[in-house]
Amino acid sequence: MSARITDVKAYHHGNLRAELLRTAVDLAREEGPSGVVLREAARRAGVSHNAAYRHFADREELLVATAEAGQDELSRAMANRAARVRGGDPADRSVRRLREIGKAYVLFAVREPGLFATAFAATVERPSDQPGPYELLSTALDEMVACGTLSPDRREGAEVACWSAVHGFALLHIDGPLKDVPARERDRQLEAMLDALQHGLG
Amino acid sequence: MSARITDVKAYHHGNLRAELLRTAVDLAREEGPSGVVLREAARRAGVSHNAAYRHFADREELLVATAEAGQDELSRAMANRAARVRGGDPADRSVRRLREIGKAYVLFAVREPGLFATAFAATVERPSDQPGPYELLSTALDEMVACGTLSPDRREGAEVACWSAVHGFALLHIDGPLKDVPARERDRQLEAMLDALQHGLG
DNA sequence: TGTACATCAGTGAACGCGCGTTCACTGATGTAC
DNA sequence: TGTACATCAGTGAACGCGCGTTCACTGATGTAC
Repeated sequence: MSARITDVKAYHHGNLRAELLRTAVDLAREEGPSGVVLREAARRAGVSHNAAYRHFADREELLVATAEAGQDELSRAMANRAARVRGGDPADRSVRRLREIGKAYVLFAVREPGLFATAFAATVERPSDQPGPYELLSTALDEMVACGTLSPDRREGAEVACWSAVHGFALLHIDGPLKDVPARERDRQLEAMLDALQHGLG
Repeated sequence: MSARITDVKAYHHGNLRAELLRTAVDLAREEGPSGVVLREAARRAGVSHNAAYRHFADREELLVATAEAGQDELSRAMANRAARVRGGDPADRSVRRLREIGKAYVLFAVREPGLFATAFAATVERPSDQPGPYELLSTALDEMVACGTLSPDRREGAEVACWSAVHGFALLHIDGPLKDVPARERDRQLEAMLDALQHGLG
């Protein structure tokens, strides 16, 4: 059966699972995890709410799928930004790449707070085709060790330190006590933190 | 009117606001912010649910009060642990104090995840008598500058960097992808992160 | 010292809300013969 | 090529849940005289 998304009148939607997931992601963007409401997703897909049960066992399954989509989007943003780092000698590049990964993480969180929160709201084991945020970070750090910009004995704890820093930074600025810091100032703070981190690892 | 907490039969409770807040904090500990349910708090206080409206305008007000209580408890834990640092030369002490503050933060979050989350779930302007987490951190950093263990030009960004790191660390280990890391390993990771942070600031 | 009365602090019943979920059903589709 | 039938993908009505909140009320307390 071919997907006839435009054929609104069709009794059989043909693509309802994908459509529900899309509306659920929209809800996550707008309201965060608690906004991922099965009935509302169906409503927006133009379908009775029970139809959703043909494609998701329950609300939890929809939420997990949404979280997965959110993680994928985050990963893609990180990978894209890392890939854009070119030129300079390899050592320099490895450091810049790590920084870009961190910035992409924070930027995504700040731009899409709802989806970001949703991505971490459900436990997802990723059968995804692309590397997740953790793998991307890990790869970047390995690259740094290879280039001599990160000493091997600091390598082990580096993952958690980097991840914690950007994760906390993002959350403090989204939800938390730093949510009223203007974007410009926030960006400065981020650069300063990345400096400290880089210096701490180097 | 004196508070007769023991007089259960009394029609006038005498201390209901405090009692409701206490039960609300219990709920926060057990279930996090969404567990702070007005009806349940009243139920546990042994009182009809509308009685709560004599003391809190609505559910939100109860939640804010609960968040405040959570922040106070966190602050106290941090202050206590910092105060326990004695001996050694002042420079050394200032560094250890910062570390202890960070550890207290993470330890509290890990031991009381629900209350920790609740503390950050509502915006609270603190009329509290004691310094909040931010003030404690700030003081510790000032002390380091005074002792020469933190260079003044790194001082500005230090707050956000430290806070982000411990905050993110805590959340990744409570809710997040690192929630299954055993306590022992988690503590090692924390030490490593604090090392990196210290090195990055120094 | 007594008493009327305002005020404060509780009670119990009820409402509306939106949710997740289930039930019995119908319309559309694919396939074996 | 036609047709019976199993299967898949929707529909509409209903249930139960617990919540926050409001209403009209009652019991207890403090105070002015």
